[in-house]
Formats: sequence, C-alpha cells, structure tokens
Amino acid sequence: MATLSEENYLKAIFHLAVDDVVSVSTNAIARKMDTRASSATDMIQKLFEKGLIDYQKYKGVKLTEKGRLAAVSVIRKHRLWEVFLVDKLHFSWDEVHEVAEQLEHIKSKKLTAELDAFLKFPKEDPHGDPIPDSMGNMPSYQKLLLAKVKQSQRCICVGVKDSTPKFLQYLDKHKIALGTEITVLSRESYDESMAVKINNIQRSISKEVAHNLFVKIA
Amino acid sequence: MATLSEENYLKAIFHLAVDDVVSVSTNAIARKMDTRASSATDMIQKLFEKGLIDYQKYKGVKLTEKGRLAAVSVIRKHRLWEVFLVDKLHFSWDEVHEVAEQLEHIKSKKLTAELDAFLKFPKEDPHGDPIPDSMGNMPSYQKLLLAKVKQSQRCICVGVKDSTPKFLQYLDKHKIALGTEITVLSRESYDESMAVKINNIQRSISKEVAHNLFVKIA
DNA sequence: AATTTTTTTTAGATAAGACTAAAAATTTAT
DNA sequence: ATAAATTTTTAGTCTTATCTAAAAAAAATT
Repeated sequence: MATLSEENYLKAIFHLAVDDVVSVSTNAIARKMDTRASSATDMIQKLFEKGLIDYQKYKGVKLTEKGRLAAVSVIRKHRLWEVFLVDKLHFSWDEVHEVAEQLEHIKSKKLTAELDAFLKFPKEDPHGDPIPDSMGNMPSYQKLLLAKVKQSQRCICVGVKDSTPKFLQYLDKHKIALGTEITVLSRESYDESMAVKINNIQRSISKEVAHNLFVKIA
Repeated sequence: MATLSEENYLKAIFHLAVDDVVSVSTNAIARKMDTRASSATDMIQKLFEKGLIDYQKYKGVKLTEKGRLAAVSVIRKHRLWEVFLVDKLHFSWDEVHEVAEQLEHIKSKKLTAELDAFLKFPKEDPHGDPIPDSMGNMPSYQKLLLAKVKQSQRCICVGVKDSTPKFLQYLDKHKIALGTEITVLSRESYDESMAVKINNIQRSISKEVAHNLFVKIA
C-alpha cells in the first residue's frame, strides 16, 4: 500500500508521461512536486524498490503496470470526488481541486465504488477530463487545442488543459463552459490570437487561452 | 492547524474526559491511542506548547477551549461522513467507522458546511451519537444504559456505547436498531441479565449487552 | 514511615520525507 | 575532443512521530 507521498509522486509521474514512451526526468518530477531534485531521487529509489517504477540511474523513470494502476486509482478517486463536489455540494469547477487533492487519498474500495454509482457512473470530471474505470482503463477522447482549429470550423468546448482557478474563472466570466460552441472566424498571425464566435457574439481569443482550451470538431 | 496525529490525540482526550472535570492521564491516552506512554508524553508536550491542552507534569491533561473546539470539529466531520456513508452510499452502521476515521481529517470549511446541508442537517450519526454544530456545541441527550432501566419500564433504543462491528452486528442479528422499543420484564441478579420484550418477543439480554445499549424512557 | 509498585517523564535511537552541499555523470558548447 | 554547464546522485542533517530503556515522581502497600 502506497503512502500519501508516494501516491502524489506516482500521480505526478503519470501526468508528466503524456506519451507513455518517454521516460520522465528527476528534475521534471522535482519541479512538478515543488521539491528538490535530491528529494525526488530519494522517492524515486523508494518507488523503484517497491516495483512501482522502472528506473536506471541518470536515465529517468517510467511507471510499471503496477505503478500505473496505483496512479490511475488515485486519479479516478480525484475526479469522482470533483464530480461529487460540483454536482451535489454546489462547488464551482475552480474550487474543487484543493479538496479533491485530499479526498483522493481515502482508502476504501467500497467507498469509491458506491460513490461512482451514487454519481451515476460519470465519464468525465467537471473540467472534461476522463474518469478511469475501476479496472484502471482511462478512456481517451479525440480532443484538440482550440489553437489547432482551422478557420471557419465549428467546434465544441470539451475540456481545459490548464485547470487553475485563474483560467477557470476567466472562462466563467466570458461564459465559456464545457459544451459551449465556438466557431473560428479567422486567425491573427501577429499575436496568434483568433477571432471566434461564441454564443453568437464575436470575440477575440488570445494565444494563451487558445492553447489551454480543448475542443472537438462539431 | 493541527496535524493528523494531533487531531487524533485531541479526539482521544475528548472522548476520555467524559466528565469534563477530571483530567486525563498519560497512560489512558496511550492506551486509547494504542501507543506507548512515552509517545503520549511527547505529544502531550507538543499539544501543550500549541495551547490545545492544559498540562502539568505528572498531573494529567485537560483540553483548553481551543483544543476542545479542534476536537469537536473533527468529531463533527466524522459523524457527518458516517451519515453520508449510511444514507447515501449504502454502508451499514458497522462499516462506517474505518472510512470516517480517514474522512474526518479533510480540511475544508465549505465541504463540511455543504455536506451538512446536503444531508439535511442531521442531529445524530447512525449510532445515535449527537453531531456537534458548526460552532462546536455538542447537543446532549438524556439517555441511560439499558442496564439501569427499572422493571416493567418501556424504553426506546437511542444509541450504543460500544460501536465496534461485533456489537453492531449482534444488534442487527437480533433485530435491535435505533428506535426499537424494549420493555424490561425482570432482572436476574445472579448474572445481571434481563428478561425483556423486543418486537413483541420475549428474550434474555446479557449484562454485556445491557451495559452497551443506550435508551430513553418511553 | 518506609518500601514497593505503578505511572510518568527523560534520554537516546529509528524511519519517512524533506533539506543543503558536494560529488559524479551526462549533456552542451566551444 | 575537451571544457563548461546542467542534471542527477550521494552524504549528511532536520523534523515528526514513534520506539526502548532508564530515571524520576506519585501512589499503594506493608
């Protein structure tokens, strides 16, 4: 059974290994965990001894299947609790992260299974991120960044890359939510901003925003 | 802000100080926490330095108002989560304790308040124990042990003193629940057992059971 | 009242997870 | 290909919460 700290490292490694192929560097882990490289090395050695990661000195790190399952289990709980907080307890999508960071470490198979059922087996969390099933399968969607959408295409907002409160509050303020339809009108090569139509109103979207919003083509 | 371990010690001290008057001994705390007296002393000194308990060497311990509020806040969360688990997630009353022991340490004012509202402001947990309000007020009931009930009195089961799974499962098996009416028929002085009528069936109740069941006079 | 027993505290040690400083390995640049 | 810069690891220290063993204080017994 992994400790709280071990679970957080596994989660960090999982999120850093976007393309399962690459191995994750000690420095990247330390940065993500807001700690020192030496602390990351210490934990890496511990996770290696527990068979949760593959590791060779100076060569970076990869989750083993056992480690992946542990990471995904934590992520599953995190996202289920986020749904609970938003759907049942009136939290807004920018308030859930901090509390879910605590709730994700509660250990009870029955709790997770019953919570899942209580929430009617949600497939996505409030930010549009997929919820892994109890077997550790993570559904993958074909979503792309708004920044990649071609001119005159219609698309639907399905998720965020940056889920910090600041960005989520920006979206709330500008009435952009999951499910919102966005039509790309034109692109400004100078600052990489885009002219778009949202809720039938024409607006300009900055590079920063366009690179942090996931959409699917309508 | 108290650590997880500090919160558990505060809770233990609160539960040991039934009559607020008495001070709680180091040994009693160590026993309750399943640890050594020396460890208890260490923690006592830490809690004292944080202003959470009154303490004089060799004289035992008492919660300060600050310490009492911290303890009651944890107990409030524990009992609210127990209600959630039973009312919403199909847990039985003998399964909730272990999970609630984890959930009680989640830190979020909003979470606790919203959970309370979501559960319709329950006044008692699934074992009949009172839920403190957000100001730290613990409602007190006039309840007594079944063992103290006089012959031919009718009473209602309102709580348990022992809430271990074993005892709770015993009650389930014999169809005794909160709200069940019990009439004391007679008492056997030899083994302190009682003849009672429960659900219109006459049964014998052992000393052990009679001393762990709280009732109110009907 | 003196002695024995029990309780409590102190002293010193250990494990987990973090840190700093320095050494070693790798990568980048010249 | 060598030197410089960066990354990673090691060595040693710190804090929290625990432990054992021993000392000190309090309570119980004779």
